[in-house]
Order: sequence, then C-alpha cells, then structure tokens
Amino acid sequence: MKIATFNVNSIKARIDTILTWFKQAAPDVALLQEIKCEANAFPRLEFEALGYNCAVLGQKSYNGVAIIAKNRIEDVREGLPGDDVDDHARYIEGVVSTETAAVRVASIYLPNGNPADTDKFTYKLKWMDRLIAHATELRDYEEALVLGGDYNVIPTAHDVFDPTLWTNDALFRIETRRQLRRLINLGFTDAFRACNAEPHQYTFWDYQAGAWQKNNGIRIDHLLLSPQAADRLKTCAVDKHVRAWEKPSDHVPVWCELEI
DNA sequence: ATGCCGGGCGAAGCCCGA
Repeated sequence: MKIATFNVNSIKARIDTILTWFKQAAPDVALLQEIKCEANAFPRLEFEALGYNCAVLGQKSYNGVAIIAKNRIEDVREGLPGDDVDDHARYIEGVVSTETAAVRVASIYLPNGNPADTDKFTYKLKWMDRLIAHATELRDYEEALVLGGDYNVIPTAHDVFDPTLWTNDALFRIETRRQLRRLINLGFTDAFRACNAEPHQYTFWDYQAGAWQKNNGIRIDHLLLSPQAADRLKTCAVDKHVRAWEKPSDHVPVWCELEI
C-alpha cells in the first residue's frame, strides 16, 4: 500500500497539477493539507472520477485537511481532541481497509508557530501536546498507523540548508524539536529517515528569493509510523520533481510503501 | 529580507504562510 502526504497550498488553485500527480504516482492513500476550502467546495467529483474516496475537514480560506483513498475510509474522526475552542481544520483521521488488512491514517497540518515570541508559538507547542496525547492513545491500539502531514518541524540540522539561519525559527526552535522527539519516542518511526541516510533532503522550498533554484529547502513533511506499520515499511521517498512543475505548491509529496 | 512570492477574499489591499 502506497501512502503519501502532500501540502497542496490550495486545492482549487492547483487541482490540475494535483490530479496529474495522482495519475502518475497512483497512491492508494493520500493525506492532503492546506486545501484552503470548505468541505462542500472540495472537488470530490474529480477524485471520484479517478476511483478515489474522500474524507474532508475543510475551513474557509485557511488550513483544511483531507484523506483520499482508493478503498473505503471508515471510523473518520475530525479534529484533534483536547481543546473544544480550537476551530482550525488541522487534523482528520480514518481507517483504510483492504480485503486482508487495515491501516489507520491521519492527515496533520501542524501550526507554523511563527513569530516564536508570540501566542502563535504557544499554540503550536500546546497543539503538539495534544497530538502527543492522542498519538499515545492510538499507539496503544497496536495497529498499523501512519501519522502523515506537514509537521512544520525541522527534525535536525541535517534537514535544513543552513541551520544557523533557523535557530530562532518556530520550525527549528529547540522546544519544537523536543516536542517532535517526545512524539517519536512514543515508538514512532520517521519513515523517510528509516530509508534514507543522506542529509539535506527537503520537502519544502519557499517561493521567495530563488529558494528552489538554490536548493534552500527544509524537510518538514513527515510520515510517522507505528511499530506495526514500521515493520511493514518497504520504501519511502520524496517526489521532488513536482516542485519544478508550473504553478507548484511550495511543498512536494512524500510517500512510503507498506507491505499491506 | 518578521514576507522578496503566492493564495484567499473580493474587487484594493490586507491576512496568512515558513
């Protein structure tokens, strides 16, 4: 089973590009972030025409996450538990079943958190507390589980073109990285790092300052696997070529292949 | 470079992202 994560930066502005990628990459499951539309405006028909089902948690203008899958999506949960006041559309979860197995997946759009001396950073760290709490519950199901998405976290200095420029950024602050370590230390595996030791492999390049041309990127889109999923991991890769397409997202897809 | 680009909203210019 091929499972991908892709921050699309507006599904409406990029529907043709996204569908082209779906046809080429043919993921069994795709976890989308930043769809930037309400659920009733999501282009379901276009995905259904390619044989996919959609589970969507939308929001006007900002955020928005979705699960796109060839098989049925069951036990869908919308929103990250732990804060009834938080109305950002940043988390959706569901179970995708084949005839022989099932995998639970979540599409995560973790808050950016900049500027790092404001309540936006506090919101990010608290959101990560909630994610850790929920991931602890899911881990204890002892299922194949993939927590995929735009984490807005640079895990290590090997995952950024120039770490000295990012030391005080909310994506690389020590508090942020500590939270990601807490999550991983529950027993999750960073699928990309399990398959690729090469440093400086990126998933995001800013639109500005020729970041793509200079390869000034960061690795912030991740697939975290429960032990039961990690045991079935075959490969994990970044579809870097998509960043060179016309009108690209600033993120590219990351995907893994599980023996499921 | 705490916004150079790009999308949403809505019809100019601000909010937001990383």
